[in-house]
Amino acid sequence: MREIVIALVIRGLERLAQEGVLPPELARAFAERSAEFKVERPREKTHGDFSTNAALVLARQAGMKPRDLAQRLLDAMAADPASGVRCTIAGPGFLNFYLSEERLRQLIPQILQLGSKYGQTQVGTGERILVEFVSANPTGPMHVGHGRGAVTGDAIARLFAAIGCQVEREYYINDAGTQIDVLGRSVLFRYRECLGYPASAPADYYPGEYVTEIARALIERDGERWLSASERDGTRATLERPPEAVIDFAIDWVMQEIRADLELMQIRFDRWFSERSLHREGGIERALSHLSQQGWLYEGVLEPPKGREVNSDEVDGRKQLLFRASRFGDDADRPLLKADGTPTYFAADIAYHFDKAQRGYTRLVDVWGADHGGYVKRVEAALEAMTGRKGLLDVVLTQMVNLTQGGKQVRMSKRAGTFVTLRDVVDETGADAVRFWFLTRSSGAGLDFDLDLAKSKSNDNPVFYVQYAHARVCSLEVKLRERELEDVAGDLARLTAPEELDLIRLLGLFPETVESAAWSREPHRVTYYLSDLAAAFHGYYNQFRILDEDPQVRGARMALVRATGRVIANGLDLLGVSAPESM
RNA sequence: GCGCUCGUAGCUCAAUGGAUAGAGCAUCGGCCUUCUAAGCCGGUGGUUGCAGGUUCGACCCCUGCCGGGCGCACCA
Repeated sequence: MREIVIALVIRGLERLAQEGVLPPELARAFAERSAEFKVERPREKTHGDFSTNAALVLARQAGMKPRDLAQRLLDAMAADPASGVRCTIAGPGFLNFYLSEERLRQLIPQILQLGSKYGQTQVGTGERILVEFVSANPTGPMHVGHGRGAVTGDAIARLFAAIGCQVEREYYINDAGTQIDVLGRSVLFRYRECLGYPASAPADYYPGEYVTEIARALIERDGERWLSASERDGTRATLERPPEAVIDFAIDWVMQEIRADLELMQIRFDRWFSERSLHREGGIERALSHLSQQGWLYEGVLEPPKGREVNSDEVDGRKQLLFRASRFGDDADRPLLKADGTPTYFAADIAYHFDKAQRGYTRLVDVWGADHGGYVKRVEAALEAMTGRKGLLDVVLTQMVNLTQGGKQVRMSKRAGTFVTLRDVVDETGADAVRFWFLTRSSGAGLDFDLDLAKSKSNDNPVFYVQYAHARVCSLEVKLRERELEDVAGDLARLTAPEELDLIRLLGLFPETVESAAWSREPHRVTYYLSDLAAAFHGYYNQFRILDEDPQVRGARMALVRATGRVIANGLDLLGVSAPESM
């Protein structure tokens, strides 16, 4: 719908350029959405369906008063009244556009014809985007925080795809490092215990029940193979360094669980990228030597952080390999090798992002938990150092999820082993509720997830509210058949009520909502839109009898209702939520 | 102390630099003999944390305070 107005403005700009009032490049910049002025939706209804601030923004450049320029632009657009667009000058120099009722109604057959494609555009054509998300350590089950990142990343990927971008989804498996060793030790500890050779617990281990499950599975496969003689007589503590095969087994087990959890929420990845593969296949050396060639690495001593107590054993003052992150906006330079000579997590992450950068994407999106927020700058710095490009990476941080039940907070702690897993929550409330709910807030805001409310079938539950609107549409279809009413196309001109025209306007807003949600990486805009649309539909449904006696009216209202149902279904699909036909 | 982030109705939160800042919950009051009341309609409720600045125009951008969250050496 917006294209109608955009086309008009472009025509006006081109004509003013011919007349020498405005520079000629403006029209193209505007068409490409790179101009400073734009077509927007006025908040106030009396200001029309669309407005543009072009005259306000360009007045100085044109050496004219805003209202005078607005008049010139208005004349130049030569909006033909027959086109169904009326245009007026208002306020300090806005141009307001009013679509005729006839023009509005034309949207209905358009939506019905486009079907599942309505809402999709091609404005992102040419973009190749990689969305990396979840990337939870394979050291235990996913919790609800991971779930929020999973749902957010997947929705962002869907949004980009909807505006014509090429999108890939990727999961970075942190299957290296000390936490993995801890997992291995934890499994071995339980393994011995299960075999009847109790040992002292390792200094650091995961207490969760799932570790014992892994141990039992290991016994089932390998028997007592991983017990040494000294362990059998209980004289030795659990191995410091578990065998690779045991670690592999544990990682595979956990990753299988994680994949199953993601599958439960309909989340699928195009690629699973292993951190260990970087270590094994020289990826880290390659990335570091690349950085080194550019001169961004050096041997130096790190300044201790200010204003914070640092243990004396933490500060060794040794010379080490550092990356000049501070040259690219980070707060400090960052170490790349641990004291034992193995790469830091950051070094591996540099290598991973180097790999991604070399694959030719136009844009990288990483979805991280907010607790990793302090890490953003250094990765951005590394990417800029490696590619010479700023702004290739967009990091979306998701804030914590606060789980409540019956008004009480449900405490989660991985260390204490008392946490509610994502799967618990999905089993309890369903994937639709989890997905929708996790997208009801901007990702930067904390989120309360009320288990009882998410399950409830009430109007307080936004998921059901929206899904119910769709079910109502379908229910009307059923009623239409049951009563054997003639299903005529109807006369759309019979849709004259303000409620009907407003509903159409709202339907016309959908593609713009999708576009802005995608570019801003804010899926919650779609969620809000759907709640608004559902509210408008419920109101309409309550006030007007859809299955009217008059077949022309009935047909027209059914067309509007079907279009509404279609948009709700398309919107829910972008969030990965189902659109049930009955509830 | 530094960095990131958030401060908007009693609560939880929206609002691509636009015109009179919106929803839901809560609260108060209405609507079922009709297509699903799993719904709808109406009322109450605001100095957008504070102070400056940029702009024709600021919840939004910049600066400084105040307050909450997260992070801050070779943990990931």
